Amino acid sequence: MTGVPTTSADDASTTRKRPGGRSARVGAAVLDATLEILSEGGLSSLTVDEVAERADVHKTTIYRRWRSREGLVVAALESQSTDNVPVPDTGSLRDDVAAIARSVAANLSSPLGRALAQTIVGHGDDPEIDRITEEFWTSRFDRTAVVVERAIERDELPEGTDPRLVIEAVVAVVWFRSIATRAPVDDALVDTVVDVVLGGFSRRPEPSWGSGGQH
Amino acid sequence: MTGVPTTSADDASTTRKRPGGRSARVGAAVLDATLEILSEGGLSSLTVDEVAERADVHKTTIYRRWRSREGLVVAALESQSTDNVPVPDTGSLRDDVAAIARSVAANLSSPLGRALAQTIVGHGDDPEIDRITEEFWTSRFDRTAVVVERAIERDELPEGTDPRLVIEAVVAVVWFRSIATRAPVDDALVDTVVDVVLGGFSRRPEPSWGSGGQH
Amino acid sequence: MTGVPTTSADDASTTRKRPGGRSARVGAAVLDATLEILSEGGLSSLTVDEVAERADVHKTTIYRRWRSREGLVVAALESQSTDNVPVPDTGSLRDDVAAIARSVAANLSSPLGRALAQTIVGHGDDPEIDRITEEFWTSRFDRTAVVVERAIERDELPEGTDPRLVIEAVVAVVWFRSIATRAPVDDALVDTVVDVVLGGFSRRPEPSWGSGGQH
Amino acid sequence: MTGVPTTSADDASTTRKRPGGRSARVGAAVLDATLEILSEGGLSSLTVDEVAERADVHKTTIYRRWRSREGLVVAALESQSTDNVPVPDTGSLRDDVAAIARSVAANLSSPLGRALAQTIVGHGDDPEIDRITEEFWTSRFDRTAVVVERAIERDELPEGTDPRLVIEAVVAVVWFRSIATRAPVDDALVDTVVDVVLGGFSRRPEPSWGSGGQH
DNA sequence: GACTAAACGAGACGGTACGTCGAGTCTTTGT
DNA sequence: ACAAAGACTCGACGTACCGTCTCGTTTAGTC
Repeated sequence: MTGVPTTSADDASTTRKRPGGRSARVGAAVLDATLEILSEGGLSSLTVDEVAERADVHKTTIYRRWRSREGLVVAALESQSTDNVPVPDTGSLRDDVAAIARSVAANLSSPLGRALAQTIVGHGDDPEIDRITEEFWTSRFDRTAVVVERAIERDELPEGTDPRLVIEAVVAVVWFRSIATRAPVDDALVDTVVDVVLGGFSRRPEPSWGSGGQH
Repeated sequence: MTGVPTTSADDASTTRKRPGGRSARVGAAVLDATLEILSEGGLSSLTVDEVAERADVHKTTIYRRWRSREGLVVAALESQSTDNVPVPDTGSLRDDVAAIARSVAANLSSPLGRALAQTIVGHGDDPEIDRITEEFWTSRFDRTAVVVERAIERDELPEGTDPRLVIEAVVAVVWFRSIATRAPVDDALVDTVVDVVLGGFSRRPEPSWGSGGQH
Repeated sequence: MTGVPTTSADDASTTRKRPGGRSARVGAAVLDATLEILSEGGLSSLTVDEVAERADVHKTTIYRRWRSREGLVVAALESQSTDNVPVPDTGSLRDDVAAIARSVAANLSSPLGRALAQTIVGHGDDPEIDRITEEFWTSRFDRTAVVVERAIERDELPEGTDPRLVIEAVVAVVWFRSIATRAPVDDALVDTVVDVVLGGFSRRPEPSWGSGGQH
Repeated sequence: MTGVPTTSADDASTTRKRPGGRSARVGAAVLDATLEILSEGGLSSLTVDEVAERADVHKTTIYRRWRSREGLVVAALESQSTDNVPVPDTGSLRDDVAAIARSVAANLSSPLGRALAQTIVGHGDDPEIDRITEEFWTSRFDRTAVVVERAIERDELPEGTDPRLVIEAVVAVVWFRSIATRAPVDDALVDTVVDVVLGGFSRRPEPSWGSGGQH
């Protein structure tokens, strides 16, 4: 994708944990099968039985490792989503942010991305999912925050700007369109949104504008 | 519910055929039961059998009217969500938009709101849901667009501003936080976001800023 | 078997209950399949899934009707064992009792008989099985008691003889051999046992024999 | 128990090979745990995993020693049942037989006894269980036969009486009631049965009674 | 006292069957 | 004739327990 690759220590991913162990092989096979099915038919098409079959592993084994279907999905999603966040560094805030936005858009247009979104949205009560949801976003925003920090250093944005909020405001629109509205997210939209948001932030220090006094 | 009623044919919406007919009563009971369950336990806790029981109607009857569980949910959600969109008119764009955002936030924090969100998010393939999703958003944005149009008239925003995009940019953040990130959406956040977005739009006419031309 | 048939209203057994109902057909099919499997491989070879398959009925349907595997077995066994108790009337107590004993022996040597025995023996705690166990034996002994009563009338046995005990003493040996000891139960044995037991009962009124008084 | 001890060659049985060896300790612990569980919840409540846990031994170890769950149960039952057969010698046949019957009754009313019965009854095909079943009964009847032989010597029973059959006829009723009918086996019943059976045997030499000729 | 083979510990796995849930459809029956 | 009621089909879930496999570690008996 962008020229800035992630740390990428993933080539040995399938046999990583304990190179010779059966457990490791089994675990990897299951996770792989899960991701495969997810990629093909989305979350709703995933059944534990089929994962078992594809991974050539018994169903009970899956349940021994992951408490439930959801747990499995979460684990699978987690296993592949941790490190593929590109953190661009083009020298321009706008381009960096736009790159991030486009990456998010691309992700959300894939079945895997939708599966992730559905998993997050679908379970408002499960504490486990709450936890990984938070971890997921924290990790993502923490990593991408640099882009904004660099911009502040370059004086593209006023000091004191909340880095996370900048990213969030842009990403939110992408999410919203992809997930809620289901409208296409094209480059033009991304550009526009980036302009608006960055424009908004760049003049934020002086919020003495509008009808603030009426409150 | 708007101030322009049709002449004394008010109950006709849900009970079209014959105002007191059994069909109407049954339909209403089912929809009510659906909403009730949705309010209590969210989408995942809703089963057709329980709806049938609560509505004191046989399951077959439900399936005769609505093709599937989702269809029922959609109908129920539709039946109550059409008119509760506040279209504020405070005289200030910021306040109007903030009011809309807060309303969306409130909605999304209720089980019913989450149920709607889950329904929309959870079904990327079902054309029926696609359709009502589009209708839902179109209706909502069409109605709230006035707020922006009035602002343009008042010169608070440059002419040519896309009304929908203004609302969307703000609402997206609320959605994102509520649904994706699950972070709380408080007044301060809403204010900040409104400021940023409106700030961004108010200077948008002169995009001769940054590297826009390179795209 | 013996020339004295039971009431035998069983030819229409498979479609008995309500001649046209689907439920009746399903129930009968399931029970038949159960008995079939039981006859082939005994209790341990019976799985609900296979019953479902053979009866061409879905597993859930079976579970809806009978709470568990055991319940199904009990019902099946019950459905065919109620009326096949021969109540001979040869005019001679010895022959009558011997006929009963042989019938029991024959039954216990069939897989179905063993299945019944195993079911009864295997569940010492289940109240449901307790109940049907009692019903089963009560019905059986009540019906066969006539044989003894007739003998009392014919003065073959002293008045006051407990009919059930007479039968039980003989049947017990057959059971014991078939089930516990697994020794063959041939005609000679039956004759001997019948002689002993009947001999014992015929002189029982005067128990002034042996060391009874020492108790 | 009764004053008539068994041959008592038992202390070395569980710890045979080498009195202090690990294997011996493990074996004993497993068997003890098995009996313990059997005593508490009967055969159906016994799982190999729990035996392993209680014996503080790994499941694999159990399977290394005993081929299967049944094998384990059989071994456990065998290990404790060899020697608790009382062989009374009161000087009176009736009392001796009654004592045996009561001992059997007592045994069958304990979970362990039922477990044995269930094991024997439940497996009509397993040759291994067939074998131990036979051994079990042979041993028991051989030992108790003395009682009858002594009675024959004392002229309480005619010569030529089959010792085993005498015992069997009485024990069968106890078994039948305990296991099949599940009726209580009280002293009165035992007395009655003993009377009947002994009465029957004592006059057996002249079987020229009843309808023998009709065959 | 070191050495080797047997037995054990540990942990997961394969496999069979159980019983359950909920969606959606079909059949019988009552009106 | 039609719709309510009830039972049924179908697909999946999650669980229990059995028996097995692999590998590392201990222990008992031998030289």
